[in-house]
Amino acid sequence: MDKEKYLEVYRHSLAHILAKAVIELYGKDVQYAIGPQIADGFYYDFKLPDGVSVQESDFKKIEDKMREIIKRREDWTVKEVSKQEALDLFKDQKYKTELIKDLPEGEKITIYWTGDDYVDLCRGPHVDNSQELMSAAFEIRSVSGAYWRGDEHNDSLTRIYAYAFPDKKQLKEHKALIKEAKERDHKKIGPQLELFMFDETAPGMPYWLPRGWKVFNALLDFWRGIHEEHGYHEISGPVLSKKELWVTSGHWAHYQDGMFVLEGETDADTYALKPMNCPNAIKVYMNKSRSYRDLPLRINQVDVIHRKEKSGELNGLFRVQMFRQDDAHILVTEDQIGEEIKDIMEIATEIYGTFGLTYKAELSTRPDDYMGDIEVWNQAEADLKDILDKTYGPGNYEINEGDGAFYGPKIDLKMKDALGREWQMGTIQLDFQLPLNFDMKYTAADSSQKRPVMIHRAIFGSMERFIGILIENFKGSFPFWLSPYQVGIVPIREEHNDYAREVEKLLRKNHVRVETDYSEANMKNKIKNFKNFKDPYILVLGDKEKENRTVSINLRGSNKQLNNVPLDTFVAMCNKMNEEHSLDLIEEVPSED
RNA sequence: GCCGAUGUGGCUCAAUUGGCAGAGCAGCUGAUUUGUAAUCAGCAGGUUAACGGUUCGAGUCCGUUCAUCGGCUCCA
Repeated sequence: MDKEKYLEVYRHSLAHILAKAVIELYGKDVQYAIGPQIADGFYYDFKLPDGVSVQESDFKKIEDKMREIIKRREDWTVKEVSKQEALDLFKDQKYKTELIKDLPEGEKITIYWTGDDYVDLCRGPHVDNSQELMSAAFEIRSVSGAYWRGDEHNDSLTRIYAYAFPDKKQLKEHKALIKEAKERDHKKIGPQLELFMFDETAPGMPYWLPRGWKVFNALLDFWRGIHEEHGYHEISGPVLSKKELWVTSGHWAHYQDGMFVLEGETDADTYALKPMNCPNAIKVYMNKSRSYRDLPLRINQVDVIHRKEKSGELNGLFRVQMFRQDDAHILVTEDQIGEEIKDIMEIATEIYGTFGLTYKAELSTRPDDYMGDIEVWNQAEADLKDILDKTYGPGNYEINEGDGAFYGPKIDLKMKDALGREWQMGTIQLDFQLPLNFDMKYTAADSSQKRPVMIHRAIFGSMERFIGILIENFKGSFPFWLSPYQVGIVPIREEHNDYAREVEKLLRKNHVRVETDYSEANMKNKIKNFKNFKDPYILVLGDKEKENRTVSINLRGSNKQLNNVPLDTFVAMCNKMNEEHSLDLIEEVPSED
């Protein structure tokens, strides 16, 4: 048996042991649902008897019970049964019964007995005897609520998660990895580096601190430069609009729960904070009569938007209630869709490439309740597939059939955080509905009135979430061009402050973000301070440097120094990295040629 | 919203079975003027998230609310 398969059998079998343990601990009334394996172990969902809950303090009890069961060295026996036999056998098990009922007639049903008192519905395979699990390295990790079949309208179950590995060493290594990943957590590093903060009076609404705001703006400058080249026109619109607008757009009917509403006496003075920018772009489009010659019209904006989230859903910068999307709305004719998506994908490739981030593309296609012309849908989906094939190669992206919005198909771009959790970043959505809702038009070449198609797209997704991903990806050590301060200057003694001022001024003139410690603190403390903030370059300036008009550079991430680098050479190094948006820090003085 | 956990100076953490809220770092003041990650001394900083309850006595026990974290659902 290959290693992968072995791990699967092993984790799956342990899930059965967990279920058996929970039943023995909490009684025969326990309803057991499903217990699949996951990346680092397994979980099992239970409906516990009324009044029973599993808490952290119960974990050891459950683990001990599992070990006790394993030690019984019981045989596992597999049996094939008919649908009716299965239903009889699991007649007291609500969820198993439901699962069995959903199986197609005639499909063979396998059940596994562990000892003679626990049976589970399962495709297998499993171990032959519990003895094989003796070297088991497992540990209950956490407990959480989960909905039966992932639907919040269904029963709420108790899900018990466990880590499971073939031996203790691997479990230990995995836990070390998790610990390492937590060190990258942007929620920890961000406040430490004074990038952002949260306050209880504005849950899920980040305050950007001076250092973080510099990162934010550096990112935005980069983004603006690229979009300028691709023919985008940036706008900004109202954050607050009357209910009337949201009724027209359809948000009032479909997205009201996600909006912060300012209830007034009448509809006319009821306002809502915008959860999306689309209506702004539409209003700008409709500000004057448009012709086919205006299309594609590319409107981008990074206004603040607000979305009300259910409590328990907020998560650092990854899930907030106030954020800015690097949003764009592009109005095109139907036959411009393909070309335009291609251009957007080029932008995405360029932007993500700059950060060396890996991401995954997913295509979501027409749902059953689609609106619009099926011909247009088919063509649009064909266009999207074609572009994805060309960009990533056929099969190198996922297709979620029927998962598109009712108003159009979409491409989502996803990335992973330090803990391996996937987050949606970029999105490209075709929209046949909003142009209709707002009765948008353009004059075609034959002077007939036609309706444009709208493309919603974001590359970073939200600036907030993207910066969160960047913090974790770089562990707070941003590339030079993104660093809050790029250079920290340390004058050795007060008499060197004048030269430091001179160097600072020169760097600033070259658009290098620089901070200088003119305090009376000693040099070592000044260096430590800048090191803690992960400034890429720390310049130490004393007699020698002043005399030779040079700088001595202390590099980030090491104690390596570049001594007596001529000022001009240093400025050139900084300019190069800023211009090229370099990922790596220059750590050698460039040779003169 | 659901399940579980957490909340003590700006930060990191102490406080025995309920018994005087403490330390280091950061801050301020003074001394020191230093060549690559912590000089020395002093001072100040608290309604222990908020509210309520039990108790002679609550950071500690109970309840409610808020916020945050790990999941579920939803999502950029």
